[in-house]
Amino acid sequence: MEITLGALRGRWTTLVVRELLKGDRGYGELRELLPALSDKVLSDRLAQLVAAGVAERHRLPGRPVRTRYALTPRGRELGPVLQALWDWGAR
Amino acid sequence: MEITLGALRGRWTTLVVRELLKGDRGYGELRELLPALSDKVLSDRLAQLVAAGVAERHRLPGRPVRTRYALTPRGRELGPVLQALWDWGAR
DNA sequence: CTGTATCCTGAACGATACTG
DNA sequence: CAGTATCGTTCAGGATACAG
Repeated sequence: MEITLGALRGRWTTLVVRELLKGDRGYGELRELLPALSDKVLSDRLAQLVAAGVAERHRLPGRPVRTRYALTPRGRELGPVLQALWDWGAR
Repeated sequence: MEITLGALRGRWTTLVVRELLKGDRGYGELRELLPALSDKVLSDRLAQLVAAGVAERHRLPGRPVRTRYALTPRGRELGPVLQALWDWGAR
């Protein structure tokens, strides 16, 4: 339980995961989808999710540099967890 | 989702809820069951849970003063949520 | 384009002492 | 017994500037 809360810790984290549950995203896409997050917080969150084994970072070849973020299988298993959080809050 | 995370926000909060899921408790009982929490943090968490509609405080008559904390029906519905958090972390 | 580095501020935490 | 008051410290968050 503490492990899960550690992985989801911090403001905005669940929103980032929610976006990635819909499909993989580039850094700029996430920035547009989540305008409330400063660059620092966004990259902090992405690094945290990668470190937790929830997401993966893929750098595409060529210039300018492009990056894609995608959930790992483990990360996709957070779907039901976020759903449980959503359900309790919605009632 | 943010609502749920708001109700569970803060270190130790889920541990307090977990204790109350097992049954109602007095303040001193909680203090013994959760020795890592200072008085301040424990009473902060209890007040937070009461404010969120998750727990109720009942003062028993007589001296010395005794208090019981119990989950509300809404609070008991957090059981599956905490279970989902537990399950993900355990795998 | 995709970040990192810095700095600042407010909130959370933790320990201790004290009260009805 | 059941808290509240106070205080110092630590930490997360936000803004901005800058770099590969």
